[in-house]
Amino acid sequence: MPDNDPMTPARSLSLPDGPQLGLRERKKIKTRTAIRDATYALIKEQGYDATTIEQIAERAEVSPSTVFRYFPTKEDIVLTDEYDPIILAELRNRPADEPWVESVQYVMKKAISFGLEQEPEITRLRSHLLVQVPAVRARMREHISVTSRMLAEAVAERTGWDKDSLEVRVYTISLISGFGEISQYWAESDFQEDLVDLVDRTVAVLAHGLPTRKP
Amino acid sequence: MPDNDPMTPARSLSLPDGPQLGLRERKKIKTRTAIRDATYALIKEQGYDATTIEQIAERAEVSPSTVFRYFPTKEDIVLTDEYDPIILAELRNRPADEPWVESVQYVMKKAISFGLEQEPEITRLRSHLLVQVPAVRARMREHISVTSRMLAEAVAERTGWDKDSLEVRVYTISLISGFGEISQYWAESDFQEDLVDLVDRTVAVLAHGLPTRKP
DNA sequence: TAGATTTTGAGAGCTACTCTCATTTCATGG
DNA sequence: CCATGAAATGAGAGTAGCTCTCAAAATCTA
Repeated sequence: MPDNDPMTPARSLSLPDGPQLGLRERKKIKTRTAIRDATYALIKEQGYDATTIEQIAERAEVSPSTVFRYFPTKEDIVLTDEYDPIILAELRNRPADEPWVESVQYVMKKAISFGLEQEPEITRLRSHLLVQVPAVRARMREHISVTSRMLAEAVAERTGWDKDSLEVRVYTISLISGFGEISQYWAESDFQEDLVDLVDRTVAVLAHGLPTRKP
Repeated sequence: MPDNDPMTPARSLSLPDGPQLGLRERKKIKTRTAIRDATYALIKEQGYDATTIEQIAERAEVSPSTVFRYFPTKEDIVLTDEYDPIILAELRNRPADEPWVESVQYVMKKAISFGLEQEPEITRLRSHLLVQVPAVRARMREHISVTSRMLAEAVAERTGWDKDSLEVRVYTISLISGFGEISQYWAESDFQEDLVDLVDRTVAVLAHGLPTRKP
């Protein structure tokens, strides 16, 4: 396994990678990031479709079997990161009387800024793949749906609705789906616009609908 | 190719299957429905995953190549139907001053009732697969996204917004995604609830948000 | 250091999907 | 009604993602 790239950003800010991990655990983390780094590098060189699991395994210096042990699908290598639980925790920590849309707005902004600062290239590459590769898009939507169900639980807790009720489900999925467009829109406009701005504009629409006249 | 099942419902109501089609075209339609019917039958017998393209081809009495010529993916065999353009046409024919949500509401209700009357079993099977099979779900979401973009065009036409603007995209995707939950919810509640009712409840949430107190 | 447990590699196997090319089937104009 | 062109089909080889199994290697524990 190649040495960990010393230039990878400090993911330490709020991540529980304490130093008291056994050798086994540390190796697993290394393997994981080796696979991911190899994948990103190869995709940059040759594109997503041209990059095979075999190539990824070879560059990461593991066997193909191992790649599949760490990531269930090729798309997951690109999409999975370790921030999701953090993001969710942040969401739950928002004040109980804050409107949902604003809670999500706050957390989204924070997550986006964090991603942009820590791994700007990867953030862009991901958005780009989202637009280009249908399979990646599909996986991301599944992810959105899962997030929606988690949000539904949080909403249910506070409102007294059943988390499995149609109403809550419709509410959360429409919310989250709206946010999901941001990343795609951003990539399609060639990363020109300010991501945080886009969040605000999205929230405006989600909260109040389409303004009748374009400003 | 086996004879067309004489029990298949009359799809004639508003479909342009006029009798002046050449033999070639008629055969293509036959093949298409043969593949679809074979697929549905096999899935009922053995489930989605256990059903292979080879089996489908065999039962439909065509070659596997032909199956792929008619449907790009296995999921498409299950999801594609010929109603989509009709639905869209209906949507465009709605009065120009009707609110979007109501237009969609009307069309959704009509489409759902139609599907339920004409092909109740298939309608259920589809919803069921949507819940059970991730790949089918993924394909359906891609479909939702496409629908959202079409709706975006219609919205843009009437409002003066750019159809590619973030605002319009967020608005339409959140709308359509909300409706997308209906089918899943219906299947998960074992087809107990009235589909048309579900549409109304969905529209209520989409139009006015979650009521603060559950009624 | 010995033994239990976990992780890995090697390899076989399945299936969705693609591509190519020869053959068959339909359409059409004389 | 038949000859010519066009379209649809079948056969087959090939690719790649993904699963499963089993034995070897690495790590942990005592």
